[in-house]
Amino acid sequence: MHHLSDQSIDTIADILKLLGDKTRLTMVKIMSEHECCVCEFVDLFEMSQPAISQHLRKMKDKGLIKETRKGQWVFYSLNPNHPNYSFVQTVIQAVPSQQGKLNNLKAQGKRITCC
Amino acid sequence: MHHLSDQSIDTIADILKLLGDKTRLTMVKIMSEHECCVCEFVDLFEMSQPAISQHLRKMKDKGLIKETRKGQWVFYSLNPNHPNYSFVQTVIQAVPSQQGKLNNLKAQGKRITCC
DNA sequence: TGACCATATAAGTATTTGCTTATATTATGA
DNA sequence: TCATAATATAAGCAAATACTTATATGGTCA
Repeated sequence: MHHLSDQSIDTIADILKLLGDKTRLTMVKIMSEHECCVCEFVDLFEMSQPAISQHLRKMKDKGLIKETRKGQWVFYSLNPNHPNYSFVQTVIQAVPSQQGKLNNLKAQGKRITCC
Repeated sequence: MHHLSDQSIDTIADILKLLGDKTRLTMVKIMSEHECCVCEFVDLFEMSQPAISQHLRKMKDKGLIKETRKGQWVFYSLNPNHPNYSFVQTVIQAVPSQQGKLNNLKAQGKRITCC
């Protein structure tokens, strides 16, 4: 007797747990709109750099996001190869756009556009 | 300056946090398929009755589910009047059916069908 | 090479979470 | 009315979580 469906409800619960944190949910929404680097997140949230790194690591460990080095920065974005990528997208469609936050950053000249 | 979108991302994060627990996610999926009473959940999960009650209370407190007394039992079901009801439905569509668990209960004669 | 960024990791801590057992509440039915 | 069954609440606890500060790592560039 195997438990395919149990495995998959576990996976979904894991994803929802990751997204069930306001900081991570916002980060994921932002990443769904734009690639983003760690220091931008640090500027966006009133939170220390290690706290941001730890959130990103949790999501990367579960394969939800991927990283790309560009010069001295590490950019994070949604991982389109995640087995539940389309589910993740469905969920974050319900989240209001966070474009405004990025625009604020840009207005402050803090948006990183290295490439 | 107001933060309408912040309020709504909070709400969504709250819902996802509730659903990000395997027990609750399974319960919600079951409730989306059938009304269910507390003692059935107790039989379905290897967990004490208070633990089940506490999960249900959390979800009821957030308006995700509603209760109906029927005789000596309290039945719980999804609350279609929740402002994010359709979002919740979208999410749990991705969860595999838990009908099998209910069928097992029925086979054991433990399914409550009072009315 | 060496100083300086950006990022990651380590270690510690307060809070939250998800259970447990014990007890209260409430409805039913002999 | 009283015993019983179903459910809720209270209190306590171990584990998980989300942060903090301190420190390590690793790339860039003068």
